[in-house]
Amino acid sequence: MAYWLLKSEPSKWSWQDQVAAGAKGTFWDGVRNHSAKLNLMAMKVGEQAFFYHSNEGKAIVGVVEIIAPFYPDPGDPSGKFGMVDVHAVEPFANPVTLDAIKKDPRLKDMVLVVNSRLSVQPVTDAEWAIICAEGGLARAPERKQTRLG
DNA sequence: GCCAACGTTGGC
DNA sequence: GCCAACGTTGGC
Repeated sequence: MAYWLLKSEPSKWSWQDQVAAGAKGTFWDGVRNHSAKLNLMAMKVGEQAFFYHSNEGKAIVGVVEIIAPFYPDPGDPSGKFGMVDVHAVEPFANPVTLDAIKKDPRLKDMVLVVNSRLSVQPVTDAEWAIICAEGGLARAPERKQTRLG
């Protein structure tokens, strides 16, 4: 089981929007980068990802879970790119800011720090645990067995 | 298939 | 709003 990080500009799609979408979740579309696409394709149902607010906020604000694996994005005329479906799992009591991440020597190799442009990133188990703790989650959220129709 | 020009992302 | 970093495009 892998962990991930998804970036979104809150003016376009925010954590609040994601929460409002409820358990049904939403598609995560608009990825037009091949590295990001490869990460999307590697995601499995039940895996979890941080929800990161880029530009405004610049912080990890919650956890989402993958509820549908990679499928083609109908909004992509090239047919090359795709998306997954996610739903909100748990908010961070204390959003973990980019600033805090950069100041933490344990997180210096995070993709967010090393390649800030990549919009869909892998997160290591160690990074996941550190950030969940800093975010105010006593432990990483339970992985629920997700049943799809 | 190289690489310059251009567009976009996202931190500052 | 600026601009650095990065990806993509297209001329050759």
